[in-house]
Amino acid sequence: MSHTLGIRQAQKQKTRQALLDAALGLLAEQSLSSLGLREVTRAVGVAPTAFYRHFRSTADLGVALVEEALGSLHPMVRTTVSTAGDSEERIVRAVELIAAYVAAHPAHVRFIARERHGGVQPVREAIRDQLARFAEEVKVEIAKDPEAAGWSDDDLLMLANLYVDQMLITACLFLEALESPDAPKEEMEQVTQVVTRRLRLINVGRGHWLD
Amino acid sequence: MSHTLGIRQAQKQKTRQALLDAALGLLAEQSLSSLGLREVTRAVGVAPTAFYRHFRSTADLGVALVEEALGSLHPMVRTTVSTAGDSEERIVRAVELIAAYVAAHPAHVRFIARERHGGVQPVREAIRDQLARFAEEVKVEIAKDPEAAGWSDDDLLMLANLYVDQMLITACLFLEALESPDAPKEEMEQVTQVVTRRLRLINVGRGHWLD
DNA sequence: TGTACATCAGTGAACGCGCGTTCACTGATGTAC
DNA sequence: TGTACATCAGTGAACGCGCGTTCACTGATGTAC
Repeated sequence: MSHTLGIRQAQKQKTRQALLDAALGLLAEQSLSSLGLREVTRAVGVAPTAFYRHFRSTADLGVALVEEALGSLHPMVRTTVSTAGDSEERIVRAVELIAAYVAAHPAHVRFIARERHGGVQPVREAIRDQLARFAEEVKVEIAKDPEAAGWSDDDLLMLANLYVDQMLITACLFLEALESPDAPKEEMEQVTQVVTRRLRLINVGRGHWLD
Repeated sequence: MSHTLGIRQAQKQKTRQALLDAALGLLAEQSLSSLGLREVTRAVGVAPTAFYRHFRSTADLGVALVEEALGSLHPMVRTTVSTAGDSEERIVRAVELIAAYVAAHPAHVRFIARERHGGVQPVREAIRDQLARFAEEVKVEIAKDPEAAGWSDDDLLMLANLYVDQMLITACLFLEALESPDAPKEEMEQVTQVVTRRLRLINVGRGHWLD
């Protein structure tokens, strides 16, 4: 039988998660560097001092949010890139996956987009590290593809980074579409069209790279 | 003879510019949404209330900074994209131009990168509008190229947006390299290599798009 | 040119407010016997 | 199972501080005659 947490630890985790959730909500309309510790505890309904039982600072909480937003995405990215099928099928699947993730976790996506170049250094670094991991993983997967024969390691990493950047740009575009006041459905569809063609163009370049 | 500003107006402009410069400096280490009006006036050496003679709020100042950072760039972008020479020459010239701009105005570049998805809506919108203008201008220029024969308007805009996004990503990479603690020169060179190959790959795709 | 009045960029005091952090505390949960 | 002590997540009062905004002001610059 699996180990059950004590009542105390379980309650602590619950409060910690409540703080993370509340912070993510508040970050919809501001940056981490202006997020106040008291705002977060007020939103959760605990005393300001309780915050210190879980995080040293809001920057520390931000780093935890990076892990929450991107940590679980690695297996998904790996399988999507390495999945069978021709490149057109893979593009469609990747774009669908990104659209689904943005729809399911819009606040996490906004947080990453906002803080990637935001005003809090440890958070920027945490995001940079995660994205570098994605690029490395994508590189490993595309290296296995027969199309990658003759490619230098540098070129593989260059292409992997290009894919990762497109992934992020795509997520941002879907997020903007999702928040469109009038017709999010139509805008989502339009973004799907555009980013699919972008990836197609990149893949055409990939196919003729060694010509 | 050209119209000279009165002493009063000239002094006002000087103070306004000092506020913009001070704000840009302070924004090196924080986001606009946490920038205080008093911080800015303190840095300039004027009373906090003087701020209101120039801007309604820090968000208002942010919008002015967007114009300052991107407004003068439109002619440069147009000429770079439309300039004569084969695509390899144009890539090299574009990358050089971006590197030079980042070296000359690092604070402006960081500001745009940070606030593009930052916590202040009017500033996000101002940046989005400027980038849309760039994309439209790039589209017009690449449409003139003989290579663009047979391209749909949608595809031209898709490619233009891809270029604009790459321009921004490139600027961010140069900025990171510039701020590298150990060897900025070498890192700048490495970024040049990588982004040049990225653009080459995109151009290979562009060349075979209608195959 | 000189004078009298208008304009307005910048001042400085004052305000109420929410901030991050400290500290000693409480009382439920955990543990040792 | 029951008892006695230890742990520690969350409390609540208190602190000094910087914030944005208001207001009536000053004095150099601008303008009309």
